[in-house]
Amino acid sequence: MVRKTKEDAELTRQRIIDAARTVFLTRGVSRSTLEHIATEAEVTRGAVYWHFKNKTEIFYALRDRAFLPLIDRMYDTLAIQTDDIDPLTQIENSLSDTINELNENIEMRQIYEIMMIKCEYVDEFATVLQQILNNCSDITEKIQLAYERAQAQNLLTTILTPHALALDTHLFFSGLLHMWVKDADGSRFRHQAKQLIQSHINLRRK
Amino acid sequence: MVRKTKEDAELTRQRIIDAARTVFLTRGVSRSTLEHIATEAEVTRGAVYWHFKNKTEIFYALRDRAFLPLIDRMYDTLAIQTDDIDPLTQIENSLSDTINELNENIEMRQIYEIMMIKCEYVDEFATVLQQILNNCSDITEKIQLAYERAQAQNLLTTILTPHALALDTHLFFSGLLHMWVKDADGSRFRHQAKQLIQSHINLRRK
DNA sequence: TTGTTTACATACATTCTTGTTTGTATATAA
DNA sequence: TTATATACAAACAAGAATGTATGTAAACAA
Repeated sequence: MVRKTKEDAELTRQRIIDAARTVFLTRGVSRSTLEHIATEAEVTRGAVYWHFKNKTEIFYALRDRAFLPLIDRMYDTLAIQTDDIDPLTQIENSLSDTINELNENIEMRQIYEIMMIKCEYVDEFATVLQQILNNCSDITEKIQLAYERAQAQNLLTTILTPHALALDTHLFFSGLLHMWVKDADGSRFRHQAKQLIQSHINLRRK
Repeated sequence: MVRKTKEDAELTRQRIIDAARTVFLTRGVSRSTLEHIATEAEVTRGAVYWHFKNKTEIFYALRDRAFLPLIDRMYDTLAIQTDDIDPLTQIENSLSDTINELNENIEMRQIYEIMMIKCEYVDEFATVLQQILNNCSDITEKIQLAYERAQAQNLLTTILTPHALALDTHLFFSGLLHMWVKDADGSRFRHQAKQLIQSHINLRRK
C-alpha cells in the first residue's frame, strides 16, 4: 500500500521532521544520515527524498517550525505597550515567558539545543548565524524601547543609557539561554533561571 | 627522506594541530577529514595516524593548547588580590583581558570559534560540555569573591548579593563571548566589547 | 473506466572516509 | 658498525552515505 491521500502525505512529512529532531539531537546534525531519519520516521529514504531535497532542507524546515515562532513571540511581548504594567516588568515577563516556553515545550527545547550545540555553522548553515545576529539586533531594539519608556517614567537608575542597558540585558539573556541549554540536568541554571532574570532587572530599578 | 629527529617529529605534530585548526574552522569539525588535515599540514595520513589515534584526539589536543590556558589566565587574574586596584576594576580588567587576548591572538580566537560554532557536542565531544559548565562555576565563584571584597569596601549598590551579581556578570560575559565570536565582521559587538564590559560593571558601582 | 500523477519503496552506482597494513629510509642506541 | 626502533609514506580493504534511477500501487481526474 502506497500512494496516500494529501493529508497522509503531509503527516509523513511532519513525521520526518519530528524524526529529524530526535536524530539530530542524539547524533548531531552532521552525523545524522537520511537513513537514520527515515528509519526513525518509519519510512524509507525514498519518502524523505520525495519531501525534501536533502538534509539541509530538513534542517531549515525544523528550524522554521519552532525557532522563528519563539523569536517572534518574544518580539511581540516586548512590543506590546500595556500601560498597566511597568516597562521593566514587561521586559522581565518577556524573558521569563521565553524560559517558560522552553521549559514546557519539549519540541522547542530540543530544537534550541540542536541549533546551539548540535550543529556546525559552516557552508549551507553559515547563513543562520547572520539571521541570529539580525534577530538579536531587533530584540535589543525592542528592549531599548522598553527601557526608554521606563526612563520616561523615572523608574531607572540613571547610570546607564537605555541603549547600554538593552545591550547588557540582551547579552545576559544570550548567556542565560546558552547555559540553560547546556545545563541539561538543570542543577545549575534551569532551576533558578527566573530568579536570575528577576535579579538582573532589579539591578536597574531605582 | 623519512625518519626525522625528535625535534622534527614534534614540529610535524604541531603542524598537524595547526592544520587541524585551519581545516576545522573552514569546514567544521565533522566535515574535516584526516586527509584534509594531512594535506593542509603537507604530510600524508600516515603521519597523522602516527601522531594521533584519530580526529577526536587532534580535537582535544587543539582544545588543550589554547582553550584551557585562556580559562586559567582569567581564573588567575581574578584570584590575584591586589589592594591597589578596587575589586570592581579587577573584574572589569579580567574580562577585558580575555577579550584582548581574543583580539590579539589569532590562534586563540580561531579555537574559540571552532569550539563554539564549528563543533557538535555529541558522543566523544559531549564531555566537553560538562567541563565548560565546571569552568563556569569556578569562574563565577572567583567573581563572587571579588564582589564580596567590593561589598566589604562599600563599593556596591546594595540591591543584589555578591552571589547574584557574580551570576549576572558571568551570564553577561558568556553572552558577550558568544556574540563576539558570531560577530565575525566586528560591526556589532567586537568593536565595542570593552565599553559593554565597562557599562556592565558601572551599573554595580555605588 | 482508464490514464495520469502522486507518494512513496527498492535497487544501483559512485564517491568518501576510515582504519590497517606494509614498506622504507634514517636516527639512535648498543 | 650494526640492530632496532622511529617517523613517516603508500597501498589496501571495507563500509557508509549520497543521489539517482526505476518500480509500483493507489488516489484522483477526466
